[in-house]
Amino acid sequence: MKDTEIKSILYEKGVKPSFHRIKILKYLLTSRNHPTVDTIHRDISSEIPTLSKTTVYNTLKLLNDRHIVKMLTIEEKEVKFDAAMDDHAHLKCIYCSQLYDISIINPLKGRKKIDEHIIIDSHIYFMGICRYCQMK
Amino acid sequence: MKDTEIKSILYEKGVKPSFHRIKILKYLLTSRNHPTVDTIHRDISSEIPTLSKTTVYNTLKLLNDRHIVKMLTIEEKEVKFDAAMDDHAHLKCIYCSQLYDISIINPLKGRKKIDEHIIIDSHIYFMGICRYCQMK
DNA sequence: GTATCTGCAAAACATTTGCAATTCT
DNA sequence: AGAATTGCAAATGTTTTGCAGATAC
Repeated sequence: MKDTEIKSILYEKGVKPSFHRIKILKYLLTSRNHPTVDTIHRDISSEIPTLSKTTVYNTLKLLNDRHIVKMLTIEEKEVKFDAAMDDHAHLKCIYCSQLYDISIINPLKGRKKIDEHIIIDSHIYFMGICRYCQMK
Repeated sequence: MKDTEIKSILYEKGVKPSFHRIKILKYLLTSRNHPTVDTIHRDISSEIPTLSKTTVYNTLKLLNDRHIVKMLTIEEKEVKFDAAMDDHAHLKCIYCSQLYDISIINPLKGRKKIDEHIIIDSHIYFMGICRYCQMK
């Protein structure tokens, strides 16, 4: 994935594409494994040793506000992140605690109102035993 | 709601019904408004001034493990709790941050497996604008 | 009398904040 | 220069932990 692609995504959403922002978004778009702030920081640090955690926090907050990434707060206190590209559900394994993407079509997609509340977004998550832990 | 009822719920799930546990579960069953640990502690403290937060944490962890209550970690760091009585979704209002129960039938209920993962539980939540904030 | 339950204080940990330093145009 | 971005260090707030004391059976 080229930096120019990342830049245009950021421009499109009105975010100035600074060096750090490009790196962080690129990381999220390429390694799609629901990293935590800490993971993101640690992994990018090897490339940019001066990167501070504050910047990671700032950037993720910004990207989340502009709907470029999604915050996932599923059954744990540490927030995880996901590039907000397509709509999908998540499954958390009760044994290994891994988070998996589940590509089911959200059956509630498109609903605009429920009980007089306006629906903006919806999220489905599952708890279960992942395919790998079943074999252990 | 009588204490004897609460007791039998706890016995049924193999939890010894101590005085504090009964009070905490009773609180969750009667005031169904997704309280935080802090709220639970504050509210019950008026009745039991000696109640410590540690006990509230311990009890909620125990009740959650035995599937008597549910932990809700929806878009915020402070965990909220819900008596695990019936199946329902939740909506978080982006303006007032309130959490509302949404009584839709979970269309994914009953699915046992997805992508080879065993499904134990599923949860749906919405983000939106609640009926009250729309009028402001 | 031994298990379990409870409570206090400290520790751990993620996140936020204030402000100074840096960078970019 | 001026505005935005970044980084450090301290503060905040929730949750966990270790251990001692209390309680229950």
